[in-house]
Amino acid sequence: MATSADPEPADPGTEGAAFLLTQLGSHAAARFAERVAEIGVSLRQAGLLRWIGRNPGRSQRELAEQFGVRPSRVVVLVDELERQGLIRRAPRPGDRRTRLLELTEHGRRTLRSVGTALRRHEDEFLAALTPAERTALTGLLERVAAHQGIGR
Amino acid sequence: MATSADPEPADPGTEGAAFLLTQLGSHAAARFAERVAEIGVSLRQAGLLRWIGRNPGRSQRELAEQFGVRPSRVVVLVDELERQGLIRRAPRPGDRRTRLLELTEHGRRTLRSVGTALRRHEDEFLAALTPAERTALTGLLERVAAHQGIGR
DNA sequence: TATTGTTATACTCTATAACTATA
DNA sequence: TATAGTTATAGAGTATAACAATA
Repeated sequence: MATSADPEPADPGTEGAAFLLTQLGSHAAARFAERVAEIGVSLRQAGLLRWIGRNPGRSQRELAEQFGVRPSRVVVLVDELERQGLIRRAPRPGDRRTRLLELTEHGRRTLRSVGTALRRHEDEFLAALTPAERTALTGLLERVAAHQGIGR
Repeated sequence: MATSADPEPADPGTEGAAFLLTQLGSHAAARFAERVAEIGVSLRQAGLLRWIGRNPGRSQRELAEQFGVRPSRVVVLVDELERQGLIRRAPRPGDRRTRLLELTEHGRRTLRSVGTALRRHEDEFLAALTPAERTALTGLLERVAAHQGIGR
């Protein structure tokens, strides 16, 4: 997940699949960031929206753990999403310390647009591969991800 | 190429290969950054060393174009490499405006260490795949990269 | 007048720690 | 005393533009 600004330029190199992966991942992120920017959100915000959409009613603390950012950082990120009217902070009944996060109607609409953008991004980025090859690639990447503990 | 700081946390999601690619690329960069940090350089510096090693005697202007960064930014990056004794700025005979970049002996040794780190990174990151599968993955990624104009 | 490199300034992103309000 | 969230401060990293030296 990158910021709304552009990701870092890729490093030249051809040593192997792991390096290629880093380069391609960087480029894929950059392209997808361009797409969601048209919707009005950054890549990071797209990720946050998605998580909140799938996990409504979680606390900021939980979001911080999930994304590996500091709680004080979450405040800034959530502030921005709230300012844009994409999410809402609701009090948790019985514990007024915590703030539960949920999408607004605008947030849900935006999230649907992000999904559409992702599908178009996928089609454009993997245009060089046939459907069968895309499936093969996905399978290989999923195994690598699982082995690295990235699976969800 | 990512910065020496950690790459961004990946965004949760499973939509397809393009998204997986972004996530895995980010993780691969993070792991490789950890490895080169032990050598004393950032991910970005590793990329710069490699380019300078392969293209000795190029100007800062050329480096800026290659990496897509501003010339004023190159000054800072090259300053740091020079301060660490990894590269040298030499005057170009006949044009005292330009500064030609070349590795020092320390820079060449460091670059070799980076190569070793990259091979170990590759082995660790793709441990889930057989050699044949790694070859298949590399082939698919290379085709995607070529189609995206990332080939070099 | 154009080009290479540099410096100066400001802005963004982030980390750290102090703080508040609740529990 | 511990926890969730917030605020304040400072540090990187970066972009922009002005600048000096040379062509």
